[in-house]
Amino acid sequence: MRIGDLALVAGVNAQTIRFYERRGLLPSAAREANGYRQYDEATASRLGFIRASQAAGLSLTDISSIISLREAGAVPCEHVAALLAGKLEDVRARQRELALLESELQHLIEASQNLDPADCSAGTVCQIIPQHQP
Amino acid sequence: MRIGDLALVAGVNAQTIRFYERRGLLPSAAREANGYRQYDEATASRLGFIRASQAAGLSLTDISSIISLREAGAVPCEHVAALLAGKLEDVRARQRELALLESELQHLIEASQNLDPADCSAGTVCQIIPQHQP
DNA sequence: ATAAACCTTGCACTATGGTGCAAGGTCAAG
DNA sequence: CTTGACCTTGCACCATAGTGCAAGGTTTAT
Repeated sequence: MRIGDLALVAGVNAQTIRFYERRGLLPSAAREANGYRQYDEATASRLGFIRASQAAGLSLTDISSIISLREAGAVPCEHVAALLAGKLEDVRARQRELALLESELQHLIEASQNLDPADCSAGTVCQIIPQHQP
Repeated sequence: MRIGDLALVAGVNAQTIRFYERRGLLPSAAREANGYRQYDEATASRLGFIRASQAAGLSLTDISSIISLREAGAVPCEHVAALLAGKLEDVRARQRELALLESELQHLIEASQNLDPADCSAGTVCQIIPQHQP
């Protein structure tokens, strides 16, 4: 299996595969006599792992740390569980931020409907967005 | 008022002020005889506007578009209202994504507690993160 | 024989919002 | 007259996850 075939079956760009190799997410590929990379099913499976991990919110750095543990002979379960727990906290923190922002945007939009554009012509840029401590 | 003073009162880095000038968020500053930038209250106020807009989720590009309308002599109210409405949609879309991700993470974490690390030693990297179509 | 389709490498670039640094100019105090 | 604190410009760099391109080598098909 050459890089183009793997890209096709995994649904990624061939460049992305080389990029993952450079990042250490994929092992250095075996080479044909002409220097072309050669892949087997295991690499396709690992690409699937990478995509699944990304879908779970893990960064390439996170994924790389899991793979490194694995390649060092360790069982990464605890590490993965800790990463996932951390992500869950991140997600919840982000949800709280977005809830605040949503409320702020709602208020701004609501207030903007009661503003007279004529009042906007002062020295400021736009009266819809209030400057709290200018 | 020189750039360092403005940076102090606005609570930003002096480099950031130059960056905003390059980006067109601040007008080209007047210069003293020695070439130093000189600022007045209006610039401090505009920096306040930029910060308030960022807090409302607007990007520098969005903010730049508002300021450009203003400097072209237009009243940007409608444009701002449209930007805010768009951001509100973005925020809600992101909230839906995060809700899905939160649920996914909860399931993964829960499931991971019932897994035996010994089973993890197969050919895959980690059994906690399932590959749906490998 | 030659063109199309693949592969190789390395480097640059995308968006976002800045930050840091180097080399040099200016200004006030000691 | 030198030190320190400012200021100027331009360029490079941070994270993130790739994408694009150029210049060259190989293979496959016509």
